[in-house]
Amino acid sequence: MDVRTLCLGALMGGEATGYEIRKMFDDGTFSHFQIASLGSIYPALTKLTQDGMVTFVEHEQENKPDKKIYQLTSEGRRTFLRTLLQTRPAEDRYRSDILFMLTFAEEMPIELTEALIDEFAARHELMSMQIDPDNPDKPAHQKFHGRDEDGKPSPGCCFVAGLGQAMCNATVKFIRENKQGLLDELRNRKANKP
Amino acid sequence: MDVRTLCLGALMGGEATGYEIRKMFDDGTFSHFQIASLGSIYPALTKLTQDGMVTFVEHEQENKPDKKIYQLTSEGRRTFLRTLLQTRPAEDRYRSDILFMLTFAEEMPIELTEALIDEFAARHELMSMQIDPDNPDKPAHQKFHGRDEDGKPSPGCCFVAGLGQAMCNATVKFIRENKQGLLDELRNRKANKP
DNA sequence: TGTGTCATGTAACACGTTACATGATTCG
DNA sequence: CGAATCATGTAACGTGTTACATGACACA
Repeated sequence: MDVRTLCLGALMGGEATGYEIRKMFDDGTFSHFQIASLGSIYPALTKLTQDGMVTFVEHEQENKPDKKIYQLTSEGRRTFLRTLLQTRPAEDRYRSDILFMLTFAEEMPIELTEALIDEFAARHELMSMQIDPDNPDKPAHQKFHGRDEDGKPSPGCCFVAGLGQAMCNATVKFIRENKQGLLDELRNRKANKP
Repeated sequence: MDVRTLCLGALMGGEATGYEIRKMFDDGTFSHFQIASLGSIYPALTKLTQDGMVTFVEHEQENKPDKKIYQLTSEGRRTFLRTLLQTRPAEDRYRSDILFMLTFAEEMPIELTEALIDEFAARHELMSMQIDPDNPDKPAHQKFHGRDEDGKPSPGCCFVAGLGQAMCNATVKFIRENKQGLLDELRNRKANKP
């Protein structure tokens, strides 16, 4: 799924600026399973405008660049929905430097191993909180997506969010239960065969 | 982490051909948290050879291209270890078309939603089995990595594998518990507001 | 005073993907 | 008989990343 499609999807939840779309992928609704950077979003929106998939209204602001608020056209909406029906989803891809590095824990100082594990856990704890679509102390910008007239998040969103939280929580739990064991074993090995 | 570093890491577990390295990322030890395709591995190995990080021995084979068995040089080993100590790990990145699509479940036929969920679950079940470093009915090529003299997988590998399994299992469990609820709610909504 | 947020945009660059080329063997 | 496995390699191509450019305001 290229950035253009992702932008269309982001706009399915209502109008937004490029900057706000990035936040949905950075902080918000899509943050745990898709990535898109500003450097790819802006060109994508330009292209989508040219193709008639989105339109924008410029809002003047003092001392800031004009805000461009983008919105799906009916053509854009149709195109996105068609894509949804026709696309064979690509394989999931997960890349984690930390896990790769931890594979070589035996070759590292134990303090580094521990730091990496803690960082991994911290990231997942944070993520788990960010994901909750009804988290009350979350900034408004994270609440854009997939809500019906009453402001309730859509069932699809809830399901995906719940799944994301389950994954994060399982990760954190595993670490809580297994970190010490790993560190102990590493210390043992170092003691026996240095 | 670029492909060159990943290849060095792969060779930390012993000698291997390019083809076998790909399998470690496809099927094997690294498959659940890193990706590398043949089209990037071969050029990386060439470059690493030029830089003195690896060497290879050519084994003739009948009716097949000669097999090049690569091995770390001591320089390559040192370089990899240094990278390990000095690299600030990049953020994890997970991309899932399926989860993105499921976000829009309300806009899809229910059969498609269900099919996507089932596929997601199936992929994670498969992954969970592939991950187990001691799975007996796993082809030998998946057993390359991170083993000590006795053939036992290294503690780092075990930890990372366990973590991967925990994530997969949590995913599968969540789906088992929540899929039907989602489908029911979607059906309800369709019945009420078509 | 420096960092972060809001806000857009461009462009060089690195990187990996995909497809192509080759070819025997094995498995269903 | 077609598909998959083993086995390497090249090259065009598309894609996204990174860094740069600009600038005000708020917060610590």
